[in-house]
Formats: sequence, C-alpha cells, structure tokens
Amino acid sequence: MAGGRRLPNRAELRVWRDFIETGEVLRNQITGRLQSDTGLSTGDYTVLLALSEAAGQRLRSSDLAAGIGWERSRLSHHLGRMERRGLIRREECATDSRGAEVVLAPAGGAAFRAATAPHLRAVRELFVDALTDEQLVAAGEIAAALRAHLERS
Amino acid sequence: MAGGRRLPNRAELRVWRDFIETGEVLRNQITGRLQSDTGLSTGDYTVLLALSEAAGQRLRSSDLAAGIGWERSRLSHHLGRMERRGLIRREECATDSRGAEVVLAPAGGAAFRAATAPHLRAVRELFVDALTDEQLVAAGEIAAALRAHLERS
DNA sequence: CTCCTATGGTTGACGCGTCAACCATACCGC
DNA sequence: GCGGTATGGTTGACGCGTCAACCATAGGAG
Repeated sequence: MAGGRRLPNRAELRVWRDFIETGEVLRNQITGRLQSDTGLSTGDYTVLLALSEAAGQRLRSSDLAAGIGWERSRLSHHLGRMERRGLIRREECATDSRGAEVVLAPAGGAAFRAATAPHLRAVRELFVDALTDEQLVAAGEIAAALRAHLERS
Repeated sequence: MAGGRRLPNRAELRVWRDFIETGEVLRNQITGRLQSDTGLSTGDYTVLLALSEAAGQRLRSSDLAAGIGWERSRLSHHLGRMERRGLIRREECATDSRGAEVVLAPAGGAAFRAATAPHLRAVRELFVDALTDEQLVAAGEIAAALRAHLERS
C-alpha cells in the first residue's frame, strides 16, 4: 500500500466539493425560506418542534438538548434569544432546584403551527422533487453509509 | 393535483433529515480535523488555496471573492481576521485607488502547504472511503440534480 | 454532618456569516 | 470642468456556534 491510495483523485475531490457545497446551498435556501416565510430560524424550528411534541409543551433543559442533539451551552444561548422574542419561557424546576424547565409560550406555538406547512413544502420542492425515486433511495443509503463510517472512527 | 403531493411523506422526510444532518456532521468532522491539525478553518483554507494558485500569490479583493463565491463583506471580515494572524496582507492597488490587493504572506503559504495533505487525507478517509464506487457516482449525480433544480427556481 | 465529585445550567469571549449603511474613488454624460 | 451613478471595499450590529470557565445544587463516601 504505497502512497497511491492516500489522497483522493481529481474526480473524487470534485464529487466531494459538489456534495458539500450543494448541501450548503440547499440548507441556505431552506433556512432562508423559513426565515422569510415565518421569521424563524431552523434552530427555532427544531426547538419548537421538540417542545410541541412534549407532554405539557415543556421539557427539562437537558432533555431538550439531548432530544435535539445540541450542546447545553448552545441551547442555553439559543433559549435566551428565543425567550427575548417571547417564543418560550424558562421556569424553575420543582424537583431539582438546579434545573430549568423550558415551556412553549403561546407565541411560540402559534409560530410553529404557522411554520410547519411552508417548511415541509419547501423540503418537498427543493429536495424531494429534485430527485428521482431511485436517487432519493440512494441519498438515504449514502447518508447511512457516511454516518456508519463516521461512527466507526 | 389535490393536496396529496404537497407535503413530503414520512419516508421522504426521514431521508431529508438524514441527508442534511449527515452532511453537517461530516462537515464538522472535516473542519475539526483541519482546525486541530493545522489551526486553519475551512474559510482560511479556501482563501489560501485561491491565493496560492494566483499569479504572484496576489489577487484583487473582488476577484478573490468572485473566485471562491463569497460576498465581499464576508471576505472583508475574514481577511481582517487572517491579516491579524499574519496569514495574508492587504496592499493598495496601483491601478485603482479604491481597490485592495490581497497578498499571500509567508506564514500563510507555509500554513497552506502544511494543511493540504492532511486535509485531503481527511476527505478520503471520511468521505471517499465510506462509499462504494457506485455510491460515489450516485452522490455526484444527486448533487448535480439538486443544484440544477435549485438553479431552476 | 462534612467533604468531594458529579450534574444542570449560564456566561463571556471569540470565530464566523448576513444585512444594511457607509465612504471613497472611478467613470460617464454634459 | 461639474454632477450623478456605479463600483470597490469596510464597518457595525446582530444571530449563531464552540470552548472554557464558572456557579449552584445534588448525591454519595467517610
């Protein structure tokens, strides 16, 4: 195994660049639409989705972070911004005085309900409709393969 | 065409989430490795790559922005940070007194040379090696299809 | 009860990106 | 020359993300 296999060749590098750059453009488009349609960022949407599905529309901060796969610090900063806008509230936790509960505020629930249809429509228009059925399947498999490979590292 | 086709179904949504989330994890891994291996961000790398390939290791600011597809404002902010670290310099432009030329500094050239092999190796390890040949081809086609569809909007 | 550590959460600094405002020079019509 | 617009570039404010430091309470071990 000499140096030959160490570095990607021109074609592989091209696919790599196309792949991430396209992913980024796509992501920007979707977040841009969400933003202009509803004034929410994808982060807002993620948080509001999790809270909407939670019992009592409330979650312990750590559980929320774990549920959406965020670091606690990131969540804390984001909740601060969302709280300022009246989308959520923070309450003290009855059973653990260290803890905090995040509660969906009325404005947050309304914003989320208003956002979901346009957002899903954007996903269909910009992603699903762009691909053939086979490509959609392949996209799923590629994502799974990459993820599995990443977790093996 | 009733409402049936308007929103993505469960399986499509799942592929969508897997697709972007995996892309993000992958991007984070690559940028993290670049950062820890060489102290450069992907933005730094992009700028240094463009400058390295330019005649005289220098470019007009606008040309650089156009070449790497960045907004001028973003580039200006980024160059400010890179200049502070001694990776590049900014000089007045002889032929257009409004303009600025961006020059690769010695430290920048060295950093870039030190970064390229590890970075390409990471791309191979985390991306190319994770996929079969067919998947790699499919990934390229998917990116192309998405891009074409985006540009049609 | 008293330490000692683990856990829950917040904060501050900083890098990065976007947007809108801004300043200076260039260029064009007159 | 003069005035207006276009172009090149910077700046400031703000959202977002990470990291490291920090504070408070919880929950043992002795």
